Amino acid sequence: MSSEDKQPSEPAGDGPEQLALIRESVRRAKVPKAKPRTWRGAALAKELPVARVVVNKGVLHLDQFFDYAVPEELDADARPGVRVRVRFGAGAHRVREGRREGGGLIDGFLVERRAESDYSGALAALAYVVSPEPVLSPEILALARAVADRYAGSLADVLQLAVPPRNGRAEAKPSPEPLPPPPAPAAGTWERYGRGPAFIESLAAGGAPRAVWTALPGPHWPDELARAVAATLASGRGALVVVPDGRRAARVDTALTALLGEGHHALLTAESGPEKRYRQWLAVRRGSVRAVVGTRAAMFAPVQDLGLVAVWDDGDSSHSDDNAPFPHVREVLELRATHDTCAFLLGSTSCTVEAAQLVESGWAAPLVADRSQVRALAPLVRTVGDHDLARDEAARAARLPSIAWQAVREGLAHGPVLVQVPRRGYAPRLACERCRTPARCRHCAGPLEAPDERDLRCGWCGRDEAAWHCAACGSVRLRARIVGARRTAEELGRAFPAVPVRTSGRDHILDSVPSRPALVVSTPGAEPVADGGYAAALLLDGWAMLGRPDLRAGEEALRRWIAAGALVRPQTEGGVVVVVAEPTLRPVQALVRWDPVGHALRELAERAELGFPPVSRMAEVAGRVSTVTAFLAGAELPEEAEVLGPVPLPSAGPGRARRPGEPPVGEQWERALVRVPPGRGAALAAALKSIQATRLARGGPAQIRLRVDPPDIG
DNA sequence: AGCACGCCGACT
DNA sequence: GTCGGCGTGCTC
Repeated sequence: MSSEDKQPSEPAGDGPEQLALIRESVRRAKVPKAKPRTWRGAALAKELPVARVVVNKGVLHLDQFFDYAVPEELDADARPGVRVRVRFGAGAHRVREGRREGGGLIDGFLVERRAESDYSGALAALAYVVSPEPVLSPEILALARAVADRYAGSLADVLQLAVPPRNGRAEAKPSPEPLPPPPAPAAGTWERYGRGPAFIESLAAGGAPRAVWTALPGPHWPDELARAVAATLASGRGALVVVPDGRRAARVDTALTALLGEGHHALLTAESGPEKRYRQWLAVRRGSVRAVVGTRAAMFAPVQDLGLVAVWDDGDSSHSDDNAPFPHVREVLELRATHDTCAFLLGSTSCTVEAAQLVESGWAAPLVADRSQVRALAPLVRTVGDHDLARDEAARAARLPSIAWQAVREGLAHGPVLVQVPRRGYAPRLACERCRTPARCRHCAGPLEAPDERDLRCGWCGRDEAAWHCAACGSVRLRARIVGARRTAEELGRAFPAVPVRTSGRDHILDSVPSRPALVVSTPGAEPVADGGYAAALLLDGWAMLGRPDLRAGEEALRRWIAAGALVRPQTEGGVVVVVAEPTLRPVQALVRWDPVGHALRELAERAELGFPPVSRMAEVAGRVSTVTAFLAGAELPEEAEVLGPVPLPSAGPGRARRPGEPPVGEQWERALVRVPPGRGAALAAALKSIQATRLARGGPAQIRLRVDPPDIG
């Protein structure tokens, strides 16, 4: 070190240009605390002069910490958890005659102060501490590490999801004083569930119970979640609830405010905007607020002394993050519950296969009501095939079978009637109307799709099909396409001219409707809540929901039907649901019996037999045609790993918009699935991550998209 | 990704 | 002899 001490602290080769560049970048970062510099000649912190930093470089295969020297003037601010900027890149610290510093300034988090480094070379200095606010807690760092490993992603990628971007104004404001813990709440409507009161008592007593809760239909779930939160707060611990969207976050927020008043909880949703959101997040991080209700990104909320994590409706696709490495709320909260030994509550009116597995494996206990409660509170469900259309002319015009027509008419005498119509983009596999043979492209055998009412196009090669006829029976008719919510509303309006018709869908979501008679046409997930419950619900085009080329089609259809049915009055008050779908199908029968758990258990058994997720773990490897095979050839996969495919991936083409997760326009991609038996998921993730890292180091940009637990595996 | 280092052919 | 091609590999 002594020879290096003689070096000048600034390299001789620095011209005015270089200095201007440095000033520029400092000004842009708005924190002109310390000039970026090398550490040579500068005094170092006397205690723990080494800072361990996780560098936040976007496409970085380097998933490791880097040590930097802490200059004396940064000693006080350079605490674990703060944001820092460091020089990073080849030659960042090298100062040779006539050559200037290399490496640019990049963001990072300081994770640890140490007495010495185990790196053999000379350390570069921290350029500056962006802000003394310690944003990355040890718990969140450990969680991010676990999530990165679980999903074959890098720590930096996960941290980007976990720690929101800085906002100086929000940081400058002090957070309010924390309120003392509230008293333990009464069990309330948890009394309706066998082990409900015991669960709440356990939370209040500081316990860490884990449960999969199958919620009864009706409007009580936000209050029930609020009581679980309140009980956890009463024990002196914090709580976190993650819901799929802002509407439902608002419901839980309202319930919590009604139960505890303001000040105990923060609402973390995208709707509040960056500054407010960061202010709320900081209040949580600083321990001023002990409970959080939020959407997906809140799964990483740095709640202090976490006592409970809860997820509502885990089957909703918005619980899957759409940024690498695509973590899922349920899985992240499972990791948190395990790492922080806190309580876990997964609630839904329906039941995913994953939730059933948590119970089957003994990791969580079921939290259910008796069948008699379920029967009393669920609506009466009737099924009707889609062939027997009504004789009545008006009913035929509205495409309604007679039973459905009757149910709507009778329902309208007592209150609002919900009509659920699949979204138009929700494309099932098209099939021959007569023999049900799937409609395939005559050139490449890809599945045909109907981008609009008129045209037919291949989902693989993009060719238009002008004159389709069934290869098996010669029929020229395809099974009816989905009619969108708007046209359904028009047709129903003509069939029931005296009744107001309202629609709720993607761009125009109604939150609630009054209790007077009305037809409410909605796409799945956008159903308004009806004051006092709907008198009836009509679930149209069930075949389309069930016919999607997806492993989860059945589970997903049932989830959406149950979600709509849960808004209908109990059958003891005359509530009726009519589902237009083949009555012999398993999800339809599960709806009739209102038995989502039984359905999930049967699906789980079947997946175990077929070696499908979540019983086995799968990863998707997608990329250009030759790359996928090369990638897999280079990977040292676990012994038991099985490679399925590769098969061509649907791609965007002329006239077909690129959907998220699809290859760039004009590129033909393929994908392989890699499957491992239970217990080998971590080994698979590690193998994929390692080969991805070496390829990135050599081949530049990632030509391979990796995804553990792909959401759609056909 | 940058960027430097390194080990091979035609130029002042 | 040396300027410079871009093929590997490292970045605290």
